[in-house]
Amino acid sequence: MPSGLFSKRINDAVGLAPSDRELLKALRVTERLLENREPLRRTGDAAIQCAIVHEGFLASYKSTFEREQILAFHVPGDFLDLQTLYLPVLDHTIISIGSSRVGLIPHSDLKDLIVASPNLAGILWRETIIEATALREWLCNVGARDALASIAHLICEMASRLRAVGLVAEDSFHLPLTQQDIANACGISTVHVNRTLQELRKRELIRWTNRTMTLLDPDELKRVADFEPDYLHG
Amino acid sequence: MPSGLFSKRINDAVGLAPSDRELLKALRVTERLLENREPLRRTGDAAIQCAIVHEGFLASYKSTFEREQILAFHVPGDFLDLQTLYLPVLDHTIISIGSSRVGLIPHSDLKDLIVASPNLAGILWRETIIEATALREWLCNVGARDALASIAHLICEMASRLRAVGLVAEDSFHLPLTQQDIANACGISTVHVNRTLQELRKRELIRWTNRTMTLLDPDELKRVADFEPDYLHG
DNA sequence: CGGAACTTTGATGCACCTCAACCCTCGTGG
DNA sequence: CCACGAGGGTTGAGGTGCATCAAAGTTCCG
Repeated sequence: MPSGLFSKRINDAVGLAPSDRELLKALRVTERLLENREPLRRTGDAAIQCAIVHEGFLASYKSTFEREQILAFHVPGDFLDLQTLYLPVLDHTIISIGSSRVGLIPHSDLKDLIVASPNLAGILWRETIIEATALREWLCNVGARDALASIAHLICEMASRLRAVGLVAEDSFHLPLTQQDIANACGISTVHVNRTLQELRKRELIRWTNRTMTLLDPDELKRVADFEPDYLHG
Repeated sequence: MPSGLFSKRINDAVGLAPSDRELLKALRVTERLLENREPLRRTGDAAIQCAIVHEGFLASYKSTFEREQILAFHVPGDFLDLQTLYLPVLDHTIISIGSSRVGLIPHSDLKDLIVASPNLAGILWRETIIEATALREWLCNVGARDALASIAHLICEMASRLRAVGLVAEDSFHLPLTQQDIANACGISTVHVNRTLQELRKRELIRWTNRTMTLLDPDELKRVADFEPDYLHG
């Protein structure tokens, strides 16, 4: 139950045997509430547990010489920190964007799970692979697209991923990011993010008020973004 | 034997049980020679095998609207395409940089291996996780560093990875990339790559002639690059 | 020896950055 | 119910890192 969204997403994507579903349900999950900008993990931490996002948004980032680069946004149903099963020391920081609720699962339980069900092990492995796939697409975003396409792409990605867990209604969804977050994600300045968002609004592609994002013209937005959702895998 | 460099690298990093070493040695590996710029995989291919780099360099890239983004360079000892065990359809293209030699291993054999040795399964899983770690660092490179730091960082990374497989002697190593490759990796233009390399040479940080890269002042190069090699894990 | 691929150079322009100010919103406390 | 402070959004002016275009030089290889 506590990992419900994760189970649902996996079941939709690749199916889930009843026995595996039971194993997932039986996991001992500790709830944790996070406030806005509260860190869940910090660079250098040695993690002993993984997390599932139950509600809200989180972001991973690395700090370089003088800029912070956001590597990924995490939404409900996402499994976090799976990499720490094999590389316990974190290479990035994870904070909450707005308040959020996560479920914590001890590494030891997950390792038992992996032994008990090779099939589930494969599913978790697959999750880490999909994460890498998203990183590759993000890399294109930052390296090969201009600001307009990059921000449009980010919006398309969030819409797709949130839709997969039922958090999009009528092309509208809650998106609590600040313009600073978008800047750190896309590798541009906040000022330029602001002006680019104005351009997206002027073209009547999006509306974004009260932290609610509405796609006014999804097809044209995808065209501007050069968005090919295959990489999300479900 | 055919997967020797891979075994060596893994053994150096996390150790390898004799039985697992035997399992690796027993894999049926088909050799394949690739010419300069010859593709090993193309976007959209459904892979039925994975590859180990025996000799030479390869690059993965994605094509976007009007630019190509290089996602990773692959060096001897690297395991390629592990992701296709779970996501057979490739989201990127892999080509040879200069001529190279790879060993091909059928998915079926690897899946048997995963069942036979959970320990080896973990090692392969760990490989895919390290790949993701490198992608995160690359993302910082493209998003948060300027051209000088970005190229310097790429050079440091290649030096570290090649050193791990014994291909660096006296801070010199073979690096068959073109300036266009560096441009596509770092998300900048070839002209600017050229001028930035001149700057690195003028500062007496590197020499790069006949495709041989020499680090003249490794410490200062790392400083310029903001290079922290932890993410390479071995 | 010829041509293709790659490197280098110069000139010009733009996308985006930085700095700085002002605005709005919203939560808090008196 | 208002004061106020902080965080976030918006705007303008000026600057720069890098792109683009074009052409010449160089290296490599058949």
